Amino acid sequence: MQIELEQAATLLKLLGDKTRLTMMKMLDHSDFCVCEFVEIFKTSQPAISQHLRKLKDVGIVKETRKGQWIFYSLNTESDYYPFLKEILKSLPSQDDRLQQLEKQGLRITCQ
Amino acid sequence: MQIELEQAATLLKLLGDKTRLTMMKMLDHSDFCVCEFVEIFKTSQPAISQHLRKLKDVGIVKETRKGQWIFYSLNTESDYYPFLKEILKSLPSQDDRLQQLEKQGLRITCQ
DNA sequence: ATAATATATAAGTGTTTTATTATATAAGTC
DNA sequence: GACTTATATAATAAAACACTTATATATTAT
Repeated sequence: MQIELEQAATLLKLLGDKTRLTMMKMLDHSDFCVCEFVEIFKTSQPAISQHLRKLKDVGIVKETRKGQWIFYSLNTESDYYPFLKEILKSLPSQDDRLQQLEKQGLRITCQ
Repeated sequence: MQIELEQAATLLKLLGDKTRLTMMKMLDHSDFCVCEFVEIFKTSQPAISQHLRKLKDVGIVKETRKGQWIFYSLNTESDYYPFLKEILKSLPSQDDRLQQLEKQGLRITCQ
């Protein structure tokens, strides 16, 4: 599946940030809420929110409110999804970050 | 083949620019010299030089002087190459740009 | 209703990026 | 050697970016 070059550049620029790229790789594994990312990246909540908004603005993630939490997930409906998936495939698993979160008892699991 | 996430972010940021991404896709097809890119992108020579330098600095392109011209080509030896190739595969051919250059008689072909 | 928690938005700031102009270097031509 | 062409580098200015702090909104609990 092909993608317009200009759009591809926009997407790649978005992914060209360590925090956002890590987020995307993690979201490829499971959904996360904002506060989990805040823990993982040891940065401020607004910074995380702003990264997520950029990802949402181009449509590669979507959000779902579950009670007080808002969970983010990959938007598999996006035109970018196949391209994105291909890129994520080449990246190392970030499971260690998830495990660290679980070990600290900070993993939010609600349905 | 896997790549460190931080390095991947660095590469993706580099590719996240329309000019550089187009250059890379074109270089995947054949070598080009600086003055050809200047024609193609309708921008200044220093701007093109600076983009090429960034690509060279991370090692994904290499240069070869041929007389007065310096030709750039993909560095297939780069650790990034397989990852890069995967990305380029998803991008539309830029042959129209090359054909336009040839039609104007501005294609440089020397060996 | 009030307080606490989770998230988003707004405003401001320092940093990074990308272009431009000016200049330097290197090769080719007369 | 002087002139032209191709390319690189330096300095700088404008725009974009990614934080921060402060504040607003939404949900849940008391």
